[in-house]
Amino acid sequence: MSLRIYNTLTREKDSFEPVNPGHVRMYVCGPTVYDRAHIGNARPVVVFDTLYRLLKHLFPKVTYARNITDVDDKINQRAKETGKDIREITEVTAGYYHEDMDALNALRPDIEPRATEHIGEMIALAATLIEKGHAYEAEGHVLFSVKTMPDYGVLSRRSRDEMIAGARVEVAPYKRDPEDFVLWKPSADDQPGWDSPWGRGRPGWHIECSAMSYKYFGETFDIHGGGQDLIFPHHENEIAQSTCAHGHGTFAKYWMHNGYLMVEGEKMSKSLGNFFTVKDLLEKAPGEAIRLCLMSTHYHQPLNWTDDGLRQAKQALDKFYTALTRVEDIDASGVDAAEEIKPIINALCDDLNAPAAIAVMHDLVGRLNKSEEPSDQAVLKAALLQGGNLLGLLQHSPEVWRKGNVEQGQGGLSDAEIDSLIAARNAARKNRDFAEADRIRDLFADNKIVLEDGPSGTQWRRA
RNA sequence: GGCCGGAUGGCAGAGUGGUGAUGCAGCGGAUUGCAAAUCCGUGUACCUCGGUUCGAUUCCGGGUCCGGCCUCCA
Repeated sequence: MSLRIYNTLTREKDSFEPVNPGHVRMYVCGPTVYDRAHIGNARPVVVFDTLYRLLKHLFPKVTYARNITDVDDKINQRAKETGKDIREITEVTAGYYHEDMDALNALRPDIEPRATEHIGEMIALAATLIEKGHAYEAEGHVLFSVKTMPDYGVLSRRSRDEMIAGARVEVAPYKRDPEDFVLWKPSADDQPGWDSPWGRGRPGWHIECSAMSYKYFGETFDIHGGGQDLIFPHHENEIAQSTCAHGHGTFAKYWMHNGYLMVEGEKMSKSLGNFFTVKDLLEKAPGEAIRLCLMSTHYHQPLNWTDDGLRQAKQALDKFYTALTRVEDIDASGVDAAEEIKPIINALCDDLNAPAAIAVMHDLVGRLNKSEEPSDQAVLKAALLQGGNLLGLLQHSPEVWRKGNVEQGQGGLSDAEIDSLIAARNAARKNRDFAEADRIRDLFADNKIVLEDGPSGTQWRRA
């Protein structure tokens, strides 16, 4: 089975042929660490984590790089507002980011370069661009000269004329042409800055990804990803910087962009009161449910975030884990389930069609629930777990999931109290004292605990 | 104004030139002391108008509506 991915560069589903089949390299734009990640930030993380998992399944070696932008005017502003040290803000926020993304079962990238640790590389890149006539210095700024690059606009499919005509921001006086963008800018004394051939200053935003991807991946690599909002100007400018600096027509071979996230049908914004951080949502649902919800819509489509969608994702996972509980004694380790997970891999290979892959998971669960033969159960259980690993789902033990110990904490009745109440209820049932049995069950319901009576005894889970 | 996406059953959401995924909700049944969980059965969906075709939700064109981007904003 071969991987096909929608390439923003060609606007077509291209078959994926790595630059070096022995080593696939993927770079994804990471967070600017000035505040907690919101649910819109989480979407690309989950999308590219799923791709990373698939690539690791398909290729012998995969390196995934995702930067941390820790020099940025938003950070400076946050420092000014709070009186906190910039370094403290970026460190704490990066830590939150890791916590939140870990909760979504996102694997950490292999490389997580920080902008502030690559200032030298950025200065070198800007200097090369000046040397090659693609950039110029003006009043302490270094600007990229867009007109020196005939191909500018290949990714976003914009012409220079359009960009100039559409420009609605006042053009800075030091720019030769209105479409030129900043590679380096001067810093005031109270702003973070580094010494450079153009005086003390700091890098523009776009140059960091060009400099860091070059350092770790060289001139050409396989996949560059991010949100659709990054296509222009960020990724367009990365292409300009990198290809002009290296005199090489190909920078990233495949560009992948995930669609936007809406909340209850509207754009997410603080003023509309529909702005959620991942942390907020983790109070309401386990991270895995948030992840499944994000994966339920194809990555290329706009995603409408709703409470009902999150509820449904949680419910689907409850069903999966309940099915696994029933076959807890079946040993699925080392069982060959290749045939059963093939449809999942095929779905993911078709431009990461996660919704179709999830449908296969539902089919597996249905068949597992019906199966009687231990050998069938072992294969189906193995398929479910292996499919879960590919999708970043079913990463908890069924016991832990069902008993509500995933991120939510417990509260209410302790496990020991629950066990003794269940024993009391079963004694009452045996004596056909159903009023007492139902009273105990109502008590459980009040504590958001659901009982499931089966032939082999009573199971419980937290709703 | 320019450019780019999208429009599928009550809801969410894949996919396809002709035997109409999947999930949730609903309805009927099995099971259960009653439930829960699970299983079985059940739904004449593809914005509109033209065109191509033996046949279009799927391809092409017009329209309507929705969303996004347009230089430092995920």
